[in-house]
Amino acid sequence: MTTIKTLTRKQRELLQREDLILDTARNLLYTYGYLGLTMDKIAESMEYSKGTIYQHFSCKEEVLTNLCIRSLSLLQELITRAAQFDGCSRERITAVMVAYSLFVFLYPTDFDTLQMIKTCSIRDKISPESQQALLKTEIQVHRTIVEIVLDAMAQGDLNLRSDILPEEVVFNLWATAYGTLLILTKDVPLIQMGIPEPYSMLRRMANHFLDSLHWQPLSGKIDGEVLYQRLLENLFAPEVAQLSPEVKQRFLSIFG
Amino acid sequence: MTTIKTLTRKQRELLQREDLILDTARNLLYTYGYLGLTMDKIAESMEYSKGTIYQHFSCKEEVLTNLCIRSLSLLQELITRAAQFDGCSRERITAVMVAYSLFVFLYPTDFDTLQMIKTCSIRDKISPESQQALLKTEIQVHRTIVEIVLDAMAQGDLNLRSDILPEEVVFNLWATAYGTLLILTKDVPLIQMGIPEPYSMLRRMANHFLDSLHWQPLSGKIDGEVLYQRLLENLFAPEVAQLSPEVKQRFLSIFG
DNA sequence: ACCTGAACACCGTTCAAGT
DNA sequence: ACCTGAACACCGTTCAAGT
Repeated sequence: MTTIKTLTRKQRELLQREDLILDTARNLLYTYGYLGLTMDKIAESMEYSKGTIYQHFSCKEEVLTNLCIRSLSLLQELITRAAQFDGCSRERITAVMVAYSLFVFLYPTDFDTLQMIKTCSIRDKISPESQQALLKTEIQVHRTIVEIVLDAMAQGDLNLRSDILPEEVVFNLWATAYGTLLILTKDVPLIQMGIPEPYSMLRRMANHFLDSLHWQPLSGKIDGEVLYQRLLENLFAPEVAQLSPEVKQRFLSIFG
Repeated sequence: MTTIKTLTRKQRELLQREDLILDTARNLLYTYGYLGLTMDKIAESMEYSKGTIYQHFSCKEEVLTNLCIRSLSLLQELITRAAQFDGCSRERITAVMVAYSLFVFLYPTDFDTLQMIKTCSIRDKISPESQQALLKTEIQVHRTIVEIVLDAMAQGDLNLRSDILPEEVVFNLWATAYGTLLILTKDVPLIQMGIPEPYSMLRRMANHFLDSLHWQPLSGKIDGEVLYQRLLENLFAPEVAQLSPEVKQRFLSIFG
């Protein structure tokens, strides 16, 4: 915690400028999209020369990757908060799903960029260190959620069949949420395809899966309205407040 | 079916060259990746000038999009074949999951490109017509699978709770398969994360979900080995034969 | 009427020159 | 020691000239 004091002023300035580069890139990405993001624009916008950016990051993709690393640590923070929610295990795992959805709705551009840099051809321009850093956070998030499953088992809320591992339960939730949120954010005409309430699907799919594992209390036994209210108006209130009105409405309809 | 005869020689040549452009782009994409694909390379490789490519496609992203449209119609073909599999409804829906996985393993580059062009910033360089064409195939595939669910209900293999629509069952399978295959193809260190057999997850997650709906016969009542053998060695034999040995091994371990 | 490839604008990356 | 921005190579796109 006190490592910050052992850094020289110079080192602190460097870290600060690194953050400035990433902030600037993020804003430009939000405004102009991936194809509109250029090193020139970053340099001009942050009032440094292009050369200076290359002292921090070896290439454009490295900037994008470090942007994602920073975003994932925000996700990690949200997930950790969810895991520490004051409630039973089933409520805590629900809080995690809310946290993940919130992340995607708060930072849609970052979620998009994440897909981008995971694409095979872009990956091999990225240093092994950055790739490692990216994975490290993903693994941490996964562990945090596995802990909830283990707690549920220890508390007798969940009796897993011997052929299903706790890690596999988390993988299932992860893949489901990931796939669903990708489809939802790529505006596929789901209503036209016969899905009347696309945004409710994630909640319903997760509940269906957790119920099928007999994770107590079952969704029918929980007052969802009260739970979501506690999560959205207390635990994640600051983040929900950051959502623009229209995004907020879509987000809330996931847990309506 | 005879529309081909109503086209002039010129028109046929144009369509043929369009295919040549897409084939060339596909090969280059496979070899050099997205960042290594250039209009110059396409032109040189197909022995035409760059200008000629622009007579067919207005920009590079339009080439990529039409590449994906063509790939999706291959997917559509595989899914249709799966839907027509000579077996009970539960076997047919399983065949669909196999078909989708097979598509991803057969054409990993196309699957990757598909993610790429769905990214927000790239999307608005693409003409509404191309976007429409892309969606049309996706909707068709969805409908084909919904038909299987309806058949299952008509045949009494599946009694859906009134709060779940057939389309939602398909959406669930879709999101699960999509999320899982994305994670699997982005080589996340799943074994290190406590998932001992990553490739078996898709099959197990799908079976768990279908069993939870009581879709008869339950996975325990089906001889999986016989079914997968019929699917992989008969129905999809030509495609499985196209897989390289190492890819084939990974693919087979999904349904091991 | 169709195709070509030179020309243009732009962008990622480097590095000699400046402070 | 650090920063700058001109210079370079490359790529998407256009269009005047050629057949």
